[in-house]
Amino acid sequence: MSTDAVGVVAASTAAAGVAAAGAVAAGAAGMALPVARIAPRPVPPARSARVTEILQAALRLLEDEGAQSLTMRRLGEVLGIRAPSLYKHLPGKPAVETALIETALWEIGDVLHRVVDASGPDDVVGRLLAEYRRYALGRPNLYRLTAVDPLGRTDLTPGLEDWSGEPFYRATGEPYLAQALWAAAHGTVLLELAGRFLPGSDLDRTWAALARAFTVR
Amino acid sequence: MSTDAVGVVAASTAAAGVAAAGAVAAGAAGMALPVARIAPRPVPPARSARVTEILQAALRLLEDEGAQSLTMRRLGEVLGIRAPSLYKHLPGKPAVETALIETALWEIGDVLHRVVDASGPDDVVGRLLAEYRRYALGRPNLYRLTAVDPLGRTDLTPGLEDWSGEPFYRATGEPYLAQALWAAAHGTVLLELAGRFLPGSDLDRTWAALARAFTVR
DNA sequence: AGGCGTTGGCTAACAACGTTAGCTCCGGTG
DNA sequence: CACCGGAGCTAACGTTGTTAGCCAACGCCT
Repeated sequence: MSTDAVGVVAASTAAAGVAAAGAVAAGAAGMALPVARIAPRPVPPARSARVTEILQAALRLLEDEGAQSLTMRRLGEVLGIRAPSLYKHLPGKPAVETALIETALWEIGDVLHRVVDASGPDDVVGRLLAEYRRYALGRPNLYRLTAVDPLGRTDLTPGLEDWSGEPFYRATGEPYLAQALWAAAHGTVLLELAGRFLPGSDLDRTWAALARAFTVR
Repeated sequence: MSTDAVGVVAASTAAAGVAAAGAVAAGAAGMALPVARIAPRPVPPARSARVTEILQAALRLLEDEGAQSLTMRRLGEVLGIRAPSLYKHLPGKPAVETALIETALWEIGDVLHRVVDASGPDDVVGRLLAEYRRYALGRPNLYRLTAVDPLGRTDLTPGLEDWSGEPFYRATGEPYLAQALWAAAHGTVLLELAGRFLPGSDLDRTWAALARAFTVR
């Protein structure tokens, strides 16, 4: 995995195009897909160099050794310091997790917006799902982290989750269909990551069936 | 909540009708829905009276006080014994969780098979999803428990997960579409339980959009 | 009736976890 | 030169899952 993902996210600026708000009210019927970007990309919070280092280490630790290895002591260890010293930089473990979740949301948002930009009405849904799947499979433990708890919305960068989910709206042109598609992708990824589909299943076909269901016919 | 769910599950026998296996190979085109039951209902493992008591208490504890309250000490407390004594009956906490997950799978399977039995080709998908949602919302913490970890398949009653997922096949008539529908329902429930849809969303409409996507048109 | 093994409780304890309190050292600034 | 804040440290607390070892009660077999 790319170990400097946190740094990349913190550095990238990605001017998000803001589209005419009229597109929102247009409804689904006969609308051109994909819809243009609307929500502005939220600005990542400023972080000290040391904090960035810590989060990089945490991400690497999480992906390399699994969620149960992401402990404050182990995190300190890979950084060459003791666990209590981490509290000089971060308020606690939930803050580490929240920061990692934000990383995931930023990466997912960037990746999905980009693929929607590059797609036409016929293949948006399929390509969106493929990219969603590809991302989650590439960072399985990080993705799962985003799914565990009610996600302390409070200390999440405002607008981040909306912006990162917007590609689903852009792909469907209808907010509720967008939510359904997002949820479907989320569930399919989780089951695939957990290895819970019937053994021997050709998961490509499962994803294809999903794409077909959500493709306007 | 019904506190004796574990007992109910352990007691119920529910002779599952076994259908002609030919239906499996029939494919999706022009097939009558819903498909008949195929997989036999697995037989619940025999449990001592005390173990059943413990699992009932665990389920009640989980639903009443949340997952973070389901600790061995707290579980012992509500039973009037000390935590180590639990190990005279169960090998550890994972065993408690696995047993609860099995409870959920049995209940879900029963509920979904029943609703598919009572549905016609036009309304199967919608009613199946509605029932899935209703169950999960009624036992939120239990449902979440089934989603957390890779689900130690080893010590799960053989065939249980397949049988409990079969209603999705019965509703769609095609295995991969069934997997996609199951995954979509799973994801939507998880996001709803986690409160992660946009605030103010009318979730009924999200579920309706999902049902529409999976309804053969 | 008497020994005896199994069942099911107990306490004490361990390792690992997140976290807090309080000390120290070191580098920059007045 | 004084000092002050940043960033490390150790010690410790409370919780968690879990193990070891002890003991009382009950059923059973001779």
